[in-house]
Amino acid sequence: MQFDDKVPIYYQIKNNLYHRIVAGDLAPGEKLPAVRQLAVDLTVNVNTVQRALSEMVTEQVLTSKRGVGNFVTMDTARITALKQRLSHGYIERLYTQLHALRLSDGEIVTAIQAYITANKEE
Amino acid sequence: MQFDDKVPIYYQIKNNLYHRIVAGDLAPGEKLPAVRQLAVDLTVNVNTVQRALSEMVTEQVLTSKRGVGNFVTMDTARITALKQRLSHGYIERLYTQLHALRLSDGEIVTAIQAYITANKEE
DNA sequence: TATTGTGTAATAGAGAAGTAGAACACTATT
DNA sequence: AATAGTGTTCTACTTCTCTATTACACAATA
Repeated sequence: MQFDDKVPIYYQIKNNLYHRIVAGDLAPGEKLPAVRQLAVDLTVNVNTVQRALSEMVTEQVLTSKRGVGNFVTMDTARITALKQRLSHGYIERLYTQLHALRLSDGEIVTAIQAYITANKEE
Repeated sequence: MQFDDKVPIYYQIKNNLYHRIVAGDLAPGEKLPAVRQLAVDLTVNVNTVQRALSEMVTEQVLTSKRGVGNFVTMDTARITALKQRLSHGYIERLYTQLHALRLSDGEIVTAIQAYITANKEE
């Protein structure tokens, strides 16, 4: 995983885990790799991983059992809500940004369709 | 202007200026407010403004005349290219993010159209 | 030429993020 | 009971961002 040095690493780790949970790559109830293992995988310090995880525990996206491991929540409704929140947020940001560049609603849709079309041919 | 504490302020100032230039709010050749004035307007330190501006000078989006002021480039092709670069980057990021959430190409377009439709009615 | 407005640069300090390393608390297993 | 694997916490250090302050360089103008 590569990081954007403009954004805190722990924050990017959180988002990466969000994505893997929403995508089902990490299933409800599934145990995460140990914090030390995650740190190695991400070539990051344990504390940085811990910060990301502990925030997600507070948000109840993860649960933590001391001496055992960290687990994805079993509450699928919460995961669905997370997906909703993330996708809506991403779209809203894009819309705001393109609007600031003075693209009309129609131009925005067209630009995205053009991007997708161009991508398919690769 | 409000700042996101997850991203460096100088970086956000750059993006804000990019947007204002691309949108034509700041015309080619137009003089920017004095750095000290910008600092006051943004409630930020002069050095922070200076860092944003000097990077944009390096990128040749702005030109600087010591003792006179900072000016938007007269090179309209460069501004057009900037708009292209920004909008493409924004779209690419959204696409990547929604794809990571396992939305198909069709669902992506639909979701954006839905967002725009919902927005119009407000 | 003196003053004012402008960009530019340099220093010192505060705070946040990240790293490194160690220690502690708990669980499961042998 | 001992050991290994796990989460959790703490301290010290570095780097980056931002602030505050001061000083310098250049241009326009009274």
